Amino acid sequence: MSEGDRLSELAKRRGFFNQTAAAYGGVAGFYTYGPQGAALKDNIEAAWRDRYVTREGHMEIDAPTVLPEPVFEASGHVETFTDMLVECVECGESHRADHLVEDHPESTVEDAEALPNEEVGELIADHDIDCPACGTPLAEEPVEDFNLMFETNIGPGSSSPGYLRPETAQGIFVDFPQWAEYARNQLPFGVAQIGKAYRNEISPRKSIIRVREFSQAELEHFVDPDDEPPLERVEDVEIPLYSVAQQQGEGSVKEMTVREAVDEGVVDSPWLAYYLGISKEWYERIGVDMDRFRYRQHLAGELSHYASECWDAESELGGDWVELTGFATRGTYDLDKHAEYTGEDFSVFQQYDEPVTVERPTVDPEMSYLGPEFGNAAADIVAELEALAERDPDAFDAEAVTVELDGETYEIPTEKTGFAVEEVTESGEHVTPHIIEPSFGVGRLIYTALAHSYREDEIDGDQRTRLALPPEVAPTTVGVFPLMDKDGLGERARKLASELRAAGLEVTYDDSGAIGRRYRRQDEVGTPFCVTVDYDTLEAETVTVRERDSTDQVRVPIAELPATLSGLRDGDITFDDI
RNA sequence: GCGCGGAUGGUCUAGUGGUAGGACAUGAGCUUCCCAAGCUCAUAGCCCGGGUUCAAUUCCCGGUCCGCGCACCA
Repeated sequence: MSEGDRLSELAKRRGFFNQTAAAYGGVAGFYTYGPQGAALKDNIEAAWRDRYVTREGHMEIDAPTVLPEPVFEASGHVETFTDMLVECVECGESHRADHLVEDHPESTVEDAEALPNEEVGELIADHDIDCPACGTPLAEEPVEDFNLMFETNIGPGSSSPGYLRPETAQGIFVDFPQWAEYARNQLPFGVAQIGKAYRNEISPRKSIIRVREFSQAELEHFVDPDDEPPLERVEDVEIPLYSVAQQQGEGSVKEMTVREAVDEGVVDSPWLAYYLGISKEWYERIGVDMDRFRYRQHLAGELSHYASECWDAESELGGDWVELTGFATRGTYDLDKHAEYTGEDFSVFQQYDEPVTVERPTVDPEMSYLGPEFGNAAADIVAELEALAERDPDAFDAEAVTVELDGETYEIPTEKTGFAVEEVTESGEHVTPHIIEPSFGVGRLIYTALAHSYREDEIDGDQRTRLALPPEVAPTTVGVFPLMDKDGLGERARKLASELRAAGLEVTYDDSGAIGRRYRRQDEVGTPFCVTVDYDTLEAETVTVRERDSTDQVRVPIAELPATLSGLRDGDITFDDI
């Protein structure tokens, strides 16, 4: 069995995740997290929130999953988040129109997706391309877009179309003016969101790695282009970089510190470097194996339309590299687009440290002259004069100013333009923030944490399966067992379990079968610690605490147990400290 | 979406034109003083639809889902 098969089997059997609605035949690309999986997901999201929101001082919001169509017209998703399809009338098969054209032997087109649909349709006709399935000519068939967004209607009727968001980010961008106001217009600030996103994938694959509904944890960090990240906090962190140069050259990953990566220009944006640094430590914290991890830079052709630089955090799963996180510089693209489509202000007024006085050339044309002289053209001439004053104030040194409009040349006496150079005091400027975006796929983090912590080893000659999950993210922190369910041990153990729950610990109680079987059960779901109530407990109020990975045991007084276990979970102490 | 392969209790599987057997797991009980022991009993299964047939879990067709390769992955 492959790694993926073993993991899927364990996931289903132990309640991490399973295919949704299997009783109805299942539906591709949808998975349900069971009790263990939901708990693991909660813990990973909490660790993310702790690192990327709380400790960075960012804010977290929660936007709707449905947004009206105009939002995605602005973001470009309606237009570009599509595949080109052509449908055969004869057999009903749909084909990728751009690929039919590219694959045709006589075709010289290499990137048909970049062409308009009509043009691709013409190419299909020109080359007499037939349906690959049944051979019917496709020349007459229209080339249509298949949009990967799920479409819906807001309210009754179809007058108000909407889409399920394909990324949580747009929910942050559309209300940017609100967040800027909340941040008292002080850049930089970050807005984070953990939530569901939806993509109607043509072909969902590989368990929960590619699904149609998934959780994202996204941070949109809005920065002034002049802002610098606090690089010193992570400058010594070693990060495995697989740059474009390395991908096209030796093909090997290069370890370097965050500082080196910036100084040597391997990572262009210091902000991205900063997030690569803190994220490497975070991945380790939730159980990603650093020997199966790398940061890979996007090649030029991979970059999305809005990004100038992008690095993916990738984990190795069953021999494949899978994207966990995209770290992208989105520039001002999204805010510009939403500003353009709404007419609202998506910028921030940045006050200078000190007001600056600048000389600004202005014009104040004498309309009583221009009007009669130039008639209909007068208004356009004024606009041109204003532009000229800003562009080339020296032009006003002469006796007359010449402007060209629609091929006509007009000469205006300089004295009629009201040209002057004014001293203006500016206290700041409007800045459209640049966006630094780390975008995490939660399901892939969960899958990686499981795959990378999966172990098969031997205890006293017996094989066991365990998940070496970090205690912080393990679904259950402690299993509580009576050594046997008699002589009052069960009662004492049940009481202890509820005491530990009251102390805020995630506890499982189990009294079935032999003690070893119960340990193995907890090993298999990654429970890091098990507490056993035995006969000595009744005498001395102590229990044994058993550690998952080493199977070592120590005796601990019950009175100290809540603090000890909390400390172990939170990483304040290690098992050896007890 | 294309091609290839697959689908039998919760899991892993055997097998069959006459409705299915095992292992593990699970539950009850016995046993058991710290790592999947043993014994007894119990629960539980042929993906869906159509066709062929007296009879289909089995053969054929279609679908759904899963895996792999291709494509896709803003």
